Amino acid sequence: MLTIGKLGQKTGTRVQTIRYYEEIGLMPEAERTEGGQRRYSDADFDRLSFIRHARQLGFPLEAIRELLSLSDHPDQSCHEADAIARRQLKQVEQRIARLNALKTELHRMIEECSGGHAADCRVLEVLRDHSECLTRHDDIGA
Amino acid sequence: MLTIGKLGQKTGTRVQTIRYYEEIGLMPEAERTEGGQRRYSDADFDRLSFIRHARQLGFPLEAIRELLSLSDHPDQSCHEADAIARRQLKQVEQRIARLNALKTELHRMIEECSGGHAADCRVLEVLRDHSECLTRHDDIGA
DNA sequence: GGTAGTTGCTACAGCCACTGTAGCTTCAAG
DNA sequence: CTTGAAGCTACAGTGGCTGTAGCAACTACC
Repeated sequence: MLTIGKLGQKTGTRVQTIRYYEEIGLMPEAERTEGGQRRYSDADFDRLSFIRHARQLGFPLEAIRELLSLSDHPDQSCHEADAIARRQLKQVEQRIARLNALKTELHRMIEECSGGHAADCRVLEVLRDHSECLTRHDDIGA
Repeated sequence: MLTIGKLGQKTGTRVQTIRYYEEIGLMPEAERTEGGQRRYSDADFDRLSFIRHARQLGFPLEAIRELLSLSDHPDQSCHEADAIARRQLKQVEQRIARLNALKTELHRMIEECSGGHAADCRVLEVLRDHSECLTRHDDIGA
């Protein structure tokens, strides 16, 4: 049985984050000592590891909730898990594309900056006048 | 003089967002009609355009605050604006690198998924066992 | 057995950059 | 003069945590 601190160390999770996962029902309510402190089993460790790994891959908590429920029911179809992962991949690819466009624009801005006074600063000028941009980058880059 | 709605339309900004920018001091307090409604000048339009453009390039609001103040003082050095833009570029590049690693991992996970039952699902299995990953992706992908 | 220091507990505020809602007032067109 | 759109304030909610305050419990050492 692990304390919340040990569990946090073993999984690379902050103590508050573990409590937060319990609060939102992603982790089950932990067993408690007589004094009221949480104690964690190996199954809890596995579940938290799963969650953290999915987070590292960028899955939002709601997707992780679904993945966990799929993982809890091994007889169900794999199809759903696959779909969730594909959705995640798509989002990652979209973000990469957006960021690449931003990168190009920022690069151009900086390249052209002569380092003189703010009045002639290319960086500021480009920001002032959108028409100087090559790409549209309509939506906000995240 | 523009209403807040017209200004929003012209700059692609929601009305609430404009009010929010005023609240946090990014936009100046707008002039008001007798009835208390905000009215905006061309200078306000320029300033909001600048802000939105910088947001589209991913600059955080605090960086934009700095850029605006540099833009307001054309005699100051361009160096600061340049540094802010370089910082932003670096962050974008880092995010791209991270996302590329995630993309690889997700792709591999999905490729290997046979489409059978959840018990043998590669997606779930990889999430369960971090050691199956090629990359480390220690920090959470954003 | 005592005590000091670490870890744990709850409850709540704060982060970023908005977005949405409720309940009202003002404005512009017909 | 009415109607409906657009404006107003104030506040709650989003995601995924993080930080703080003020306690209680556990553990290591003497």
